[in-house]
Amino acid sequence: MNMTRLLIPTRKEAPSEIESLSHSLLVRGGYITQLISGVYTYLLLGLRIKNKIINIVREEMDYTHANEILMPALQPLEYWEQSDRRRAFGEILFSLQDRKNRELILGPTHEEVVSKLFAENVDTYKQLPLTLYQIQTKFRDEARPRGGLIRVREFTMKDAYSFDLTDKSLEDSYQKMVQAYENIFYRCGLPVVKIDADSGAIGGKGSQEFIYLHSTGEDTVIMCECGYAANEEKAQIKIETNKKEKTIDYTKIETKNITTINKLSDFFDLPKSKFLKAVLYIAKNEAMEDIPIIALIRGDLEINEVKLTNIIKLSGIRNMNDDEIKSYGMVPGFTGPIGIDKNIQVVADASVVPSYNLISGSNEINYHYLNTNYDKDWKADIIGDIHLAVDGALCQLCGKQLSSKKGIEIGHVFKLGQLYSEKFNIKVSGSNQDTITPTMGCYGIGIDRILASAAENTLKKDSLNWPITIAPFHVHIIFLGDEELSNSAIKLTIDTIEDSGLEILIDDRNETPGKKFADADLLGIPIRILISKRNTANGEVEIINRTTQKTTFAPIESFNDDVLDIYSELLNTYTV
RNA sequence: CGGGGCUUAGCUCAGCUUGGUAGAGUGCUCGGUUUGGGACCGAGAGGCCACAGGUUCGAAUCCUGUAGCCCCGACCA
Repeated sequence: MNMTRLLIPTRKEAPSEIESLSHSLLVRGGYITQLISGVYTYLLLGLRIKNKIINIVREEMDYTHANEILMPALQPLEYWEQSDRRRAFGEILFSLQDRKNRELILGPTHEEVVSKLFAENVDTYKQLPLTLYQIQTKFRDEARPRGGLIRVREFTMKDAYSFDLTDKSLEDSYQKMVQAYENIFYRCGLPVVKIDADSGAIGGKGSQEFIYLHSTGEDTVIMCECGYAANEEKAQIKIETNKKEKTIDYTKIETKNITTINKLSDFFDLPKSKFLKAVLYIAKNEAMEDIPIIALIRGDLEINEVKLTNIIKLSGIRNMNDDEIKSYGMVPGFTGPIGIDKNIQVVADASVVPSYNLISGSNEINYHYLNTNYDKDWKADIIGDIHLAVDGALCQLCGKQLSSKKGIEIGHVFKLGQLYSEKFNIKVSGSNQDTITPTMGCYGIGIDRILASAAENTLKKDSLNWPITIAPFHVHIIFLGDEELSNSAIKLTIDTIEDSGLEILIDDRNETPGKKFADADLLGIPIRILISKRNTANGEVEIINRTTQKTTFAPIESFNDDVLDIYSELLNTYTV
């Protein structure tokens, strides 16, 4: 294709509000352009990349015998009431009414629709296992879109749903998807780590995320040399228990204006692990009533609010403000579990149960208690793991120090179990005249996030460098003078390359070399050919493999051979 | 949803403090000279100064409100 016929609006400068380098280069290269917050137009280059990613995803999905379908973006709100997810998604749901005032939503995901679809069309065990997938536009009214294509409100997702008769069979379906995902990311040239994840609002009983590690990511991953990796919400750590001591009766001690664990630790000259930290929250029950919560944890640890939310089985958790704390008869800075209002639900981290003679707040201003002990002095309604895994914590598996890294979630796989099967009354006939409720899995890939991550992964200052498998074109031919444009021997060779199936972008514009080079760097096409007097005078053209940075010269009549060699060499790198 | 910032030419920005004819660079058009890393000379087109209201003889500029966009946090299948 000739650049004079294409809309590729490259720019010297990106809009000032853009922060991330990859986003800036995607805008400057004329790949995408923003319409409104979190909603982007894909121009020719961006769309070509996106379509290539989609093709790779489709090939790998089809290889697992998943069925491609296409469900509508418009969905009836009733389905979401039936699954009880209307509340869980809340304002994320884009909603609208049709002319008959029927409530509709723009689908943020498709568990409901696919469950109905399955319930109405599959009747017998003989049709299982079955996996359905689609590549489709999702809508989520995010509170805060950010980072270019990383968090957007309208995006393309590959979502797959598996239906199996048994847990063992689900495990097979799940592993097939995991393998397909690894193939997809490999072919897209994107290094990912697979981590244990919290299953969040989708629900279910097991899930993993595929993360592209990068500092601009929104997710925090906890990793160990031994291979253990999980997201921050899910990560389990090994906690050294305090040394066993003889328990002593607690006594009050004055601690004037000493309100934080750090100050207490200095004041008493004791490690933070000798204190009991109390954090107060308000959560909502199903009737949307406020439930007060006190969470207790050892002073050296932090509370993981996701784990806390899961364990108390309530939603909408938030910190109590000072007035609320006072209304429950407590004092900010001096809170503790002893003698508190009976309506407060007490949740204790496992770390405080075998800890001895901890110093805790007394719920009286300027006083703490020395030597408080679990069971003897106070009890919890719920005990469990509610601590946060932080950088430097110890790995539960091997005991080495964990490190924390930021990353972008580009794929997520879940074992849903029978959650939706039950809600949508999905049943199939079994082989023994019985009825079986299938077990489900769901699997998502963010297509746009692959594109953004691939850009991030290969960018250099003012240039992108696409892997050959997803590059918008394979070959970029740059004419530096217009005399060569009409050279028939060159034309013939270019035609030969095109006939071999390679996609060629020809810069036939009347621009200065500097501008052409700068644009070419932004376009990041893997094989670049320069044609100018300087080379054609020797009967040659110049070929640059942008991955290896190697430059070669080849005859005008036969440079197609060299180009094809580089192409196959590059392609090999991304073949599974 | 809390906190902060921004909004003037297609793009990047100045002008606002101290009210008085709308500016630069870049991009675009035309002519010429150039042509291996965002060239040069000349001529042009291009504006509801986000929107609404107010103060004033007069508002891009001062005041009020609204909206849009970005960032931090909360939230995030």
